[in-house]
Amino acid sequence: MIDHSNRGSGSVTRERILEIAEQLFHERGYGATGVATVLRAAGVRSGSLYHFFRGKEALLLGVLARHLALLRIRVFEPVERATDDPLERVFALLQLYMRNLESSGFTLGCLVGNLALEVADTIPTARVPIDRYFDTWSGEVQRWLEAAGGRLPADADRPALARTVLAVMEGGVMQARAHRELRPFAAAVGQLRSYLESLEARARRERTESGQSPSGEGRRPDPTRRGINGSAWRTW
Amino acid sequence: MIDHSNRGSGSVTRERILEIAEQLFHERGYGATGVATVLRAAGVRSGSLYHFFRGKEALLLGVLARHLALLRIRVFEPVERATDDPLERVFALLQLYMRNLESSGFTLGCLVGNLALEVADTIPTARVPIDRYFDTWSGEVQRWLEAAGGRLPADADRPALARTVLAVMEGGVMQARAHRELRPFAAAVGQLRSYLESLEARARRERTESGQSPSGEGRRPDPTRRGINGSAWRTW
Amino acid sequence: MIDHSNRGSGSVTRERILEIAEQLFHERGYGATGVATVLRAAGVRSGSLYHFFRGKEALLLGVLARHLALLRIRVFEPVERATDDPLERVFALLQLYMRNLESSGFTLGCLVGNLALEVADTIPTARVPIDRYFDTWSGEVQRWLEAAGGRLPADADRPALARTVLAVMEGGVMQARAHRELRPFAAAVGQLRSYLESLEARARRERTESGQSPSGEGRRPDPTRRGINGSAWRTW
Amino acid sequence: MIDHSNRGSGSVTRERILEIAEQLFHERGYGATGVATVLRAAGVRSGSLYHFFRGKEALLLGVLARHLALLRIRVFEPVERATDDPLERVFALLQLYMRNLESSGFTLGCLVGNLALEVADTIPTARVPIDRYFDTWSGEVQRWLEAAGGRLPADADRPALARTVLAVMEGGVMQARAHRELRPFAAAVGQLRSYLESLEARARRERTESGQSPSGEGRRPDPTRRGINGSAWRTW
DNA sequence: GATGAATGAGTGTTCATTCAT
DNA sequence: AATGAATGAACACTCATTCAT
Repeated sequence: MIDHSNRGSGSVTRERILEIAEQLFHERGYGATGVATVLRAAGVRSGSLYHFFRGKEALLLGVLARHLALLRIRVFEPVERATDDPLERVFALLQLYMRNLESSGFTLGCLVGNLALEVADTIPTARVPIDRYFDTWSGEVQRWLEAAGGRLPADADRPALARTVLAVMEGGVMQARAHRELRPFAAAVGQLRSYLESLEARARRERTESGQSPSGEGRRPDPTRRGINGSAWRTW
Repeated sequence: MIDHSNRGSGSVTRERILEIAEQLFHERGYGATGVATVLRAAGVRSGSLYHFFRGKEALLLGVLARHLALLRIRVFEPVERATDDPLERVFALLQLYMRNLESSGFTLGCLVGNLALEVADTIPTARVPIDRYFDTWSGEVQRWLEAAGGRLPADADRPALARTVLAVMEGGVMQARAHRELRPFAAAVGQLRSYLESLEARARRERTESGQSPSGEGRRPDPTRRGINGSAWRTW
Repeated sequence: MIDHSNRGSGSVTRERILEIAEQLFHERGYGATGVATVLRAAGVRSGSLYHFFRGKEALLLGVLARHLALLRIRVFEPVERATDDPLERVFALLQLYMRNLESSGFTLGCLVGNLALEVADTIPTARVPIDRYFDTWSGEVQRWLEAAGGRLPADADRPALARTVLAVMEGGVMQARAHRELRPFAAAVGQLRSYLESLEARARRERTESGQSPSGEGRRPDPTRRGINGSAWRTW
Repeated sequence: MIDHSNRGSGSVTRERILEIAEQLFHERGYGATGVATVLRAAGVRSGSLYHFFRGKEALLLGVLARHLALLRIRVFEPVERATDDPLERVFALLQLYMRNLESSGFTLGCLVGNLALEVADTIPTARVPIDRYFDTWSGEVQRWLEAAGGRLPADADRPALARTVLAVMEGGVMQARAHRELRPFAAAVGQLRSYLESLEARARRERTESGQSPSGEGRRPDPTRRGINGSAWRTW
């Protein structure tokens, strides 16, 4: 049975507002996007917006929640469909950001990255979903790294490596947007590849020396860490 | 003889406005900082500000110019005084950003990074000094990497490596600010160290194999690239 | 049934703003009237004004539109009630302006005349309603002149005469306001009367010579010219 | 002996300021012309302007005084050189205004007319030179009409006629500027010509009836009225 | 659920003017 | 005579939000 009502958080209007607001916040930033602009773009009157959201901050939180909820569908699933090699997925992910930058004329980088710098201090409530977004993002990368198993050295710090991938992405996006030029981003990605290759080389050497066979599960992820959104698993 | 005049761009008032504006833009961002706030904090009346700056955008450009002019004095010289080892300087630099984050309660990251994301699209004139800031920053790091000479493999792409250091810094700062927590930043820095060490190890291996002696100038920087602000040297 | 809604352009607040703005623009001019002054006088907050009008220019256009819409009711209908003689109506009209000048201490001349000189060049969109106002004004006078029929010579250029009446009014108002003195205006009106009398005398002579009877429709208005606001009828 | 000093009202700087201010007030109006604009256009710093003029109002008075002083040289002398016929001079004068309108794209009408409507009420001190300007202007026309002598009827009110010429000019300029079109102005001028011709025709008839000879001094100007700028001669 | 008029503090900026040098 | 920094009130306008309907 389908719920045809517009009750609660499932309203069509609410969804349209969120969609438009996400787009505008991404393009122009939170502060630079007036509520009136969202209203106009969504074809909605102010009363409607304030029916669904207590205020602009609540709208931001709604946008962030939706953005997080769509992260897998929009970002990680396409990347995982692109390649099965866990390590190649890292670079497919970074390439996705590069393509989005280029196709948007270097305007659309990472919404959450922008917001992290813009509102982290002034809207404390926004820090929670931003945090969680970064955790989830690097958590997904971490899963890939763990899936690479013995291809990486046993002592390679996968959570830290995942955080590095995130940093390279955000730092690369920032430079690319400033220069309107993909190369500084690509340069950092190239170094990251070089680093991962050196890790793979070392893992191979170590495997050869100890006479091990290359197992896909050489270093099994700790099952207590699997909950993506819990705080316990955060290892950094 | 001291110049007692306040002529030209050296006016005391102008300087005070720039200093205050830099601080406020850093703390709150450009858009979120009202001209009135700058005025109040600087103890200046609006007419004075507009005497020195055509408008808020011109003030931003003034702040960026000053920020760039002070980059060496504020950032690179202290780091170079801290250690003579060119590769250690990279980590001293990153540690400086970490210390600044921590001592400011995770509010003060990188002014230019913030502005790159906030105004790069909407204030095109600002992109020029932002560009140049990133070029200069990574250019200084590149000089260190070149000074490391044979400690890094001959085929290591020093400009790309420098861009990576910048990306790690900006991406690390972003995560640290979002989490109010240094660890994700530190994790990325740790991986960078691991990468540089692996490069050093390979350089040692290659030297040993070919019977070379470890020369500090194994790979001399191309003299045609030395001008920091020229465009010819940009290699990415 | 009364319409209790405030929808559309008929809002009470909107009307009050227009009324007050018209008065202030008339007394002080457009540029010299601050939006804040209109706000204060109308007892309205700025947001309300900008809810109804895109900006000060749009307010001006609203005032002009209203002023044009009220032209017949305020000016021509009272004059037509004052006398049935079509030529006397011309002088009753001019006398209305003289009375208004005197009773306002020579401050209230012709709003549209003021605006024509003040904003015609700088606010191009305002020229349209100003144009139309002058067209309508002289068009109404022209209708009177045509109604005078054979009392004026057949070859008398009624549109040109109507434009002359408008010129005498505006030029007379200007001098009267400068001198705070009705006499220069009255002098010009006196000469206009002398001119019209000379035209009537000639018409009588021509009728006598040709043995015609004084018909009220000696020169019938061209029916294709009747639409006041069309452009086809403009003959100048 | 020539005074080479720049003292008093004869300063080169002062003159340049007046020239520029006159031009700007003419093009944009008094209120719409900022002091800063005058300063910039004149290449002068604010201190200099305030050295010569107590404030913006004093600058306006200076402009008006200069404008009045140049009236004969700029307007009446060229017209008088154009034709010797006193009545034709009236139309040459009006044509001068038409030409100026057209060649300036209908922006430059009559500076004093503009100011009469803009500042007559708000800057009382300006009314004096505006008054005098109108008096002088119509006084010069009146002299021509008097010079026409018996070509006009003895009982024709020459001062009133001169005031009418001024009214037709100002009213014509106003309509022409509003319409960006010379024709409404030309129409009024055409009617004025028709009126003067009817007066000339009557004068001829009356001369013929009384057997007089056409004397150039048929109605001598009252010598007590000759002082152009005195108030005694004003007859209206 | 939705409307749109209303609020009033806030925005960046320009204004004419002053005055020490 | 001239400079240019400084003043502060005023400018037109936008903001996020409220609320009776």
